[in-house]
Amino acid sequence: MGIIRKTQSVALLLNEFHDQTTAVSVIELVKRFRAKINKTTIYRVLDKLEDDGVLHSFLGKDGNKWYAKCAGCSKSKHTDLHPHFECVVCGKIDCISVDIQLPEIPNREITSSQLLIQGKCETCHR
Amino acid sequence: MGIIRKTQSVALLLNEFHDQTTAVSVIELVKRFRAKINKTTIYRVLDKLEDDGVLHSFLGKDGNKWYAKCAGCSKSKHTDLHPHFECVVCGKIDCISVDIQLPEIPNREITSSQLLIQGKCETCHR
DNA sequence: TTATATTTGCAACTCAGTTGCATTAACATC
DNA sequence: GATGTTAATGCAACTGAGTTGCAAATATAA
Ligand SMILES: [Zn+2]
Ligand SMILES: [Zn+2]
Ligand SMILES: [Zn+2]
Ligand SMILES: [Zn+2]
Repeated sequence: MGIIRKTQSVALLLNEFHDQTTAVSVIELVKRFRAKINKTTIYRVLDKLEDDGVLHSFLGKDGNKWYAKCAGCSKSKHTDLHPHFECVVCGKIDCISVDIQLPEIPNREITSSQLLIQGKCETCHR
Repeated sequence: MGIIRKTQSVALLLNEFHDQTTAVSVIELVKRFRAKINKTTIYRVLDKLEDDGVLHSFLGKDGNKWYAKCAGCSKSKHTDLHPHFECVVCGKIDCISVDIQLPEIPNREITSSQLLIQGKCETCHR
């Protein structure tokens, strides 16, 4: 079930997602809003925003949860399927808006997938 | 640092990896060996076997750790890079030995990647 | 057999994420 | 603007996978 009331927590959290490509970890959000929003609320609001097709979530290399803005998703379905790039130097994760080529797997019906790529980002590259 | 002594724990655990394609979760191994091996030992032995290039690990959709046999890896490097297929019905995970096509990402240096695919396996398909 | 270093078990811990419940606040209606 | 309803929030306690420190056990070499 998604968001029904436009509360302060929702406004504050949404404001942290500036563009379509930069992901933010829940751990980071809990830290940032330590004084303003309870961590339970943060988890619940993010979960609802994902239900609404406003944000999408995925797990980083360490298994922690990250969120990023969706592009063109709705309550009914998340159409925004793309890989994520995690910088091994600075730790940030970006959405990479390219189509990924899934392999053919005989006798299996694919419903979803996640591709997480590690490496050095544009900033940490040189 | 890898395995140095061939202990009973190592033998028991290795014996759980029957073929090159079936992965086993650590949670499952801890359950199976509840009476015989301490969970700390299980985590440590698996970690060493990965260092040795005998097993490789990855995270399932829920972020829990899974291990599977390597094919042609060594202490010095894990060359066995492949996607994993997680059945949404029965929960098992298989190694899929196909080459994956990573997207071109400008200005970024890729060092590693993980592709996890969900769907219905051969058994749960129909 | 003895010495030595690795491995194991145990208990306690860490920490991301969850749950139940009482309180607060958004919002519709008057 | 005041009031009532119900979603949303805060809090504290919990869950469970994975980790740590240390003393006891065991594999291996001498
Ligand atoms: Zn970077
Ligand atoms: Zn994304
Ligand atoms: Zn299945
Ligand atoms: Zn594998």
